[in-house]
Amino acid sequence: MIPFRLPADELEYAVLVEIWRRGSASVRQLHESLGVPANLVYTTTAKVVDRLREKGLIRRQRQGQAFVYRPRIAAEEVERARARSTVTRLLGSTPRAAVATLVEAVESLDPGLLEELERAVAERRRTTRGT
Amino acid sequence: MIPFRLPADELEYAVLVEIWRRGSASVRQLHESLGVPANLVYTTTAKVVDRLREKGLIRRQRQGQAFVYRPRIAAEEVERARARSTVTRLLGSTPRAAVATLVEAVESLDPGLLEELERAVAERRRTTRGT
DNA sequence: GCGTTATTACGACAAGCGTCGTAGTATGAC
DNA sequence: GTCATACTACGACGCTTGTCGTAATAACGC
Repeated sequence: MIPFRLPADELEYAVLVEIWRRGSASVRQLHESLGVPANLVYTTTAKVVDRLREKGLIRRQRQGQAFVYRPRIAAEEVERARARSTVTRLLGSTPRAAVATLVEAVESLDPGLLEELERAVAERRRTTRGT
Repeated sequence: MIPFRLPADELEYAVLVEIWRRGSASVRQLHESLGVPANLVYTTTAKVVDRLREKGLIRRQRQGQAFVYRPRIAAEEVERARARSTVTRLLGSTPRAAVATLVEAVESLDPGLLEELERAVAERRRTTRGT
């Protein structure tokens, strides 16, 4: 029951993710996947897509009646930056203490991920051993 | 060079954190700690503090010439919610793949935290063993 | 009391995003 | 060609947050 930001729905980001996922997509498709479930009207989805284009995050190509959109930047690049900035904000000034909270959050999302997390950490530590 | 949200500076949150850290603080103090370094004018800090009060996240008490502000909710509670929503957003639809990115982000913030992270995961896994 | 100074109250503006609505344009059916 | 239908363009509004500025108010020295 925290009255926090939770920037609404981050619909814009969700749309970008969906485009990455599909490789390419029309507004119609994106609307069916994201807009409809969220009870949005078609033009809302279209507007969001258009803003992504204005920002240069996706490009488009006419295909028959409509446009087909494709990513302009790799998911990995954005995800990495996003994760970094998020984690930085999250761990902020008391990183050591906050790590536990982070892990808890992962667990609460899906307990099975703990195993995955363990693996990833081990992997990372191994790789960087000599640093 | 990602053109993303990064909601500006999240000054509002930073102020709340600072109040938690100090236990209590006047606008002046908060301004010295946060506003001045960020080149903000005094009233900017004051405004942010006031908004936190409107939201019921902090309360205040007159003390001599000025007000002293104190938290109204525990840091832990907010941090947990924050971490959860952040992790959910971050791991989103492809959690398994994204865990690695998450770990990388932690490492890039401070390599030493990997150890901490490992410890926290192990701890958590032990605790939840039977679930 | 009076004036100077610190502090607060609050209105204002910009920008980003979610959200629609309306108008224009291109397509396909006949 | 004419219509109905799909799609796009884009203006508009509400909210939130960062950011100031100005006006009001409280406090303190004398």
